[in-house]
Amino acid sequence: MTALAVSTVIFALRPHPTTRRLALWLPLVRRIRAPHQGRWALPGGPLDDREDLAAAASRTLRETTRLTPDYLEQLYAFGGLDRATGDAERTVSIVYWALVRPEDTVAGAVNVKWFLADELPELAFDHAEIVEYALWRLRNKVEYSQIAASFLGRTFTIAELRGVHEAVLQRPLDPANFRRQMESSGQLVATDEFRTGGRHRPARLYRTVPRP
Amino acid sequence: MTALAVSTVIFALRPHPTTRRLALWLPLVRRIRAPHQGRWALPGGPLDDREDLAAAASRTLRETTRLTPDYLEQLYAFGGLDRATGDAERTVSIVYWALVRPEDTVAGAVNVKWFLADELPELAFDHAEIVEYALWRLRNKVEYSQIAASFLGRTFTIAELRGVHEAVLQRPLDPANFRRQMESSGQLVATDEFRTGGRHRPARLYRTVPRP
DNA sequence: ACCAGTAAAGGTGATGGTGACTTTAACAGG
DNA sequence: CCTGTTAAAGTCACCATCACCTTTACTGGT
Repeated sequence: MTALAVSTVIFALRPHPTTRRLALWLPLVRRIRAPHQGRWALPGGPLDDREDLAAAASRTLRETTRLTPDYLEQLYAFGGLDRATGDAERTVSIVYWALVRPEDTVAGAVNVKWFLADELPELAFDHAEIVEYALWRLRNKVEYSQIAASFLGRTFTIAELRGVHEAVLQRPLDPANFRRQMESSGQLVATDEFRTGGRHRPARLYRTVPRP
Repeated sequence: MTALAVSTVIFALRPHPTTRRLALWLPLVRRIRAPHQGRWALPGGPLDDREDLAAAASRTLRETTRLTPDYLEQLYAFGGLDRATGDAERTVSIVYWALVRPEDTVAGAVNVKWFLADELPELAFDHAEIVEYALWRLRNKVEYSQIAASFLGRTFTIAELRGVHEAVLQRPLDPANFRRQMESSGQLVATDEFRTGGRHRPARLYRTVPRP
């Protein structure tokens, strides 16, 4: 028999503990039974008979982080024969990836811990490869879509959006060129509000265009 | 309970019966039992316990067309609640898409018929949407990758490759610009052979670069 | 033997986007 | 009121692309 499960790679953006710069974090769940007991694994679980695949991903996400995703997309279905769980039953995992916005530092469920995306512990099963693939997809997609705004609130400055891009891509971007690209993308709408308080000219707040 | 199946959208390029220009074809299987009995559906079947997901896709492809895929990639996992098969059991389908090169017009299995991709009959389940999505992926991917060569033989002229692109994208491409793009892509290697026989200058034969 | 037709192959100039860089605007703090 | 800082706008060189043109080299017919 073949078991079917849904897992989710959940990304959030929070400051790095030492450098204080924005970095990618993701929550993992400590396995409490064999196989791979004690190892960290992606949040997930079996598919309920009465729910959608995306709903199952959203549910396990909520159960582990108490958050609702600001972006959710199917990543890949993994079904290699090396995924046997102990008693010779192979598990096919349909993996989603999600972006969440941790407004307040919510307390997740027990056995859940957030890790820096580039400082992960040893993971159970083939989850390390899955996270690598999810990171690759995130870094690709951030360059040609507007998902970066999913890490931010309803309105944001272009510099804040650039900060998200820089954290995801791990390289500095030219502020002027980034602004031009965003403004010409047609995906941003200028509001008449400004972010004041800094020792500098106030920055205009933008929001993403409503879905078409 | 939730059943698990693997289906494949199989594309081939053959001349259009009336215009004689290259067009996309795909094979469908006539369903012999309820639900959707008599309707046409994507080739597929349950997942064997001893095989990979891609192996299952490759196997059903071979069983229905007697061909081996020149390109095979996972498309998406479909698991909507509307996919119940008759007796209330929902089926999660992991769908692959494939490109094949029908060298000789092979005879497929019974109840299999090839259709023009833009003249499909009414399909079973949600297979019409799946085919639409596969077509979208094919048309996208042909523009930034070298999969078009999977429709051709080991060597081919740039004009033949352009013919594939034009058939997939359904619009004419400038021969000179297409040539330059292909030559600068680094994905093609010139051979020292030429295709002669036409009433014109012989065309150099190329092949794709070996996998890195 | 030569010419006409055809498609391969290569070249040219305008255009638009991008990257590196500069300049001006507008605030907070001393 | 000056200074530091970042926002926002502008400038310029460069490169890829597109539409178009020219040359090359073959086949088939006269």
